[in-house]
Amino acid sequence: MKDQLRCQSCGLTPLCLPVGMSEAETEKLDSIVHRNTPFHKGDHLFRQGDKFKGIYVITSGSVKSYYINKHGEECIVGFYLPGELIGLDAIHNRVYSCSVAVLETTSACEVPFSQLQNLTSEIPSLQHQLMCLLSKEVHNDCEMVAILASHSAEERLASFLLSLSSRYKSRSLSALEFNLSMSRTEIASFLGLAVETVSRTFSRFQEQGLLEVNRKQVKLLDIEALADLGGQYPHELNSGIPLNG
Amino acid sequence: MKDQLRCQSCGLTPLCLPVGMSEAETEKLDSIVHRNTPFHKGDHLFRQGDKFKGIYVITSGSVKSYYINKHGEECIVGFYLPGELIGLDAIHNRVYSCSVAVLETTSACEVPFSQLQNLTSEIPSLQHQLMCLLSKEVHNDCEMVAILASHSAEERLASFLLSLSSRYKSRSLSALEFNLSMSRTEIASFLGLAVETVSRTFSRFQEQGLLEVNRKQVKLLDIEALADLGGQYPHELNSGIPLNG
DNA sequence: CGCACGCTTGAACATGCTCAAAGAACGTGG
DNA sequence: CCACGTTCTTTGAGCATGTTCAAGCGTGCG
Repeated sequence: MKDQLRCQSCGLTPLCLPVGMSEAETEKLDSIVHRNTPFHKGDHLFRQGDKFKGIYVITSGSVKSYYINKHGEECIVGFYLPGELIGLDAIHNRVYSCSVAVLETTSACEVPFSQLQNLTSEIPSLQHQLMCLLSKEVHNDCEMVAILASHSAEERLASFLLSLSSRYKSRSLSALEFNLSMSRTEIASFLGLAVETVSRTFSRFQEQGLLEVNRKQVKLLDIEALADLGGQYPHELNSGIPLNG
Repeated sequence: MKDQLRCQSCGLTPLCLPVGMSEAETEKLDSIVHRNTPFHKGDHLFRQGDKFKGIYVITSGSVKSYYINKHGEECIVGFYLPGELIGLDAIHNRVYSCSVAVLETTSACEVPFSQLQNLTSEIPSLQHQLMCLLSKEVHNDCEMVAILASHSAEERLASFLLSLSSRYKSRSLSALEFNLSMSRTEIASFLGLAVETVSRTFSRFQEQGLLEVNRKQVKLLDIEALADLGGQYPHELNSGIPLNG
């Protein structure tokens, strides 16, 4: 295992499980983590119905979580960026309820749950942090519910972009300029809109000078105006508006 | 404290925190629980922005969780029935992000979080169950996201009714006939629809013989057909389709 | 009894969807 | 390295679903 691939030297530590843990404790956690070779676009971390093995943490790249509805359509439930935990919803019934596929070349840590659970009894701050991350996930999901219940396409897309923005920001990346790793179709599925509506809304935002968009490349020009359209849910003051972390 | 108001004799135990705990452990948990006098319609358990004190469990009645958007409108994020935990999203940042108001006369247990956290280090099954309940909440919220992203009003209302149905069922109440404690306006806000659309959709369902509805009283006649309209998200096999538990 | 509120229903309008087509980027294979 | 086909994105036009505005009705409460 290479040096940069250890919890102790990982830049995502402040967002991840080791928060509040001593070096020795972090070492213990590190020893149970599996680090697979990078996944490529289209690869799956796991599939809907698979037996729950553990939690995944994205370290680079991004993934989508989706299920197939009875019409055979792919319904996207969330996107995950580096530092975000995947599979938390499978703890209680020991089965992954969604499939998770990779959107671009992506690395992830796999944390076997039974071993993680053993560690939590030894390491109180690990237990605490795991609970905090679960709680945060609940918070983010509630926010997403609020976004989707707000009707207009503009509101939804604006909230989506602001969410990405703040999530990039909390990872020390640019909050104003970033690449969308997901297609228009995937954004549409996630936001409950038609592809054409997403595309048109992007164009309208650009005409209004709210942003510049060129395929995957997005540059937010007027965060204020976007925030006026979207994000009304009471989110945390400092960590922005993650929406499905 | 009256006898029926103890965890040891509470009928909701199989859904609540004491799952898997010994009698002695349950007793410990019971000793930290506050049981307030019943709340009445319009009362608040807490308000958006209040400092996080603890988790609430509804024991009878029902409540809504909502926030006020910048247009001054009430946006409903969830409804909670007996046995469901409230405030889980506030663990990580120690502030309630929504207000919770009572829809009808309601009793609730208040579990102070700092004391609960102390107990979790002593009682492994409490820690495990708390994590399971958090995980379940994440699962339910993801399901709600899926419901709201699915476009049509019929799908949303059908999913909503099926959710209530399965939640009543898991509480040993009738899955087919129940009272809506929330108004049409509140259902509309939750589902991201206009009141009129909710009302019309109820009427259409009734015309189609899917259900009988008379103000708050609902009787589901054709669960199959309703399920064909709604609930496509991969939910647990046995516990039905809770949507915001 | 009367008023207010919540629910229902109707009609016109608007937003977003569907269908259709064309242009731009990407990957493959020659 | 270029040609080609495929896929993704954008844009347009007509249509459908749901919203808005308005009015009427039933229920419950003072």
